[in-house]
Amino acid sequence: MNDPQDQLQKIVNSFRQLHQLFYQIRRKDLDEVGLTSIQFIVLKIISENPNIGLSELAQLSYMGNSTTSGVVDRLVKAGLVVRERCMEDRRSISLHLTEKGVELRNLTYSIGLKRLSPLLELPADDIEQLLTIHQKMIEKLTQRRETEPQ
Amino acid sequence: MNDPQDQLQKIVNSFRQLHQLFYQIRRKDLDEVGLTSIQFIVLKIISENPNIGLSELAQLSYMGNSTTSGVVDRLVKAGLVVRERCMEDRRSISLHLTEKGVELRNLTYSIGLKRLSPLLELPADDIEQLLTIHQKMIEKLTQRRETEPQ
DNA sequence: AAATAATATTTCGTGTACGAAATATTTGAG
DNA sequence: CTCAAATATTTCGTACACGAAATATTATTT
Repeated sequence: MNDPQDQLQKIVNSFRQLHQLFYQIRRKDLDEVGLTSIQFIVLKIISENPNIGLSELAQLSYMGNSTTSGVVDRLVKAGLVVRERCMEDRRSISLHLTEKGVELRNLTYSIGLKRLSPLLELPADDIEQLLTIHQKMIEKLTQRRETEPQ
Repeated sequence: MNDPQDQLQKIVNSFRQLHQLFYQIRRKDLDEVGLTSIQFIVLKIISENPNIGLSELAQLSYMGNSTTSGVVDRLVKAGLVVRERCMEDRRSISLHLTEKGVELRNLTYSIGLKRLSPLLELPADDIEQLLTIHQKMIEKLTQRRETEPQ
């Protein structure tokens, strides 16, 4: 009943449920302006890190490079982001928002997470503990991956 | 600095990072047997709920019906699951594992989450609190969605 | 300086993930 | 009994999400 496998399964399940819930709720907020959740995140990161490169953007958004390349592609097509080749290192690219991108970023800053605000009714202690435990989990999972590769 | 929007963003970010980490780690465990994370989950659910229908499976796996239909499709093509029309209600389907599906389920039961086991080094209290807080979050987010639709 | 390795990004193929529309069947209203 | 509403599933189009391979450029080796 209470074997380790079950415990892990519970944790995974809990994360999966919340992740899906977040995704669906955020989608509703952002559908009105024609953005996806990830596009919202990427817009935010680029706005806070002008002239960021693709690999760094991928790291900050926890996506692989190929995924990130596609997301940027759609943002460029939508006229929200400019992709330029870097002069110093012509392998790299340099990303920044267009006028329209800045506008949309400012517009969505306040409404992008509106429907998640019920979470703020939780005791501040709970939220703090949550973030702390998450951090511990990340450490446990990433330490092993560096010392015991493959 | 500490405005509500930032607090929410931190939470979302934390979940996103862990979800991506889980996904990547589980992928490595399961790649050896040719399963994806979701296929593993669906196999587990079907094995525990023989003759389950599609909608119910979708609910238990937190996916939409159309996504679930596709996942089942690939499991059927891989010869792990049987999809039959229900005799009582010919609109519904009834899912169960094949011999091969049962074998793979038993095989992956122990190895499917192996690389997540470092999480069990965390204090039992932390894990318990984590699950409790997650549960509170789910309640906060789903209550609103029932009373304030749209 | 030419071949080679390393780095940054894109492209490709497969598999989630969604909502909307299409299909099939059952249930309900008249 | 018939036609419309409801329910269950699939199909379609778009957008993540990954790794592997391809491409382009820079750095290193010899």
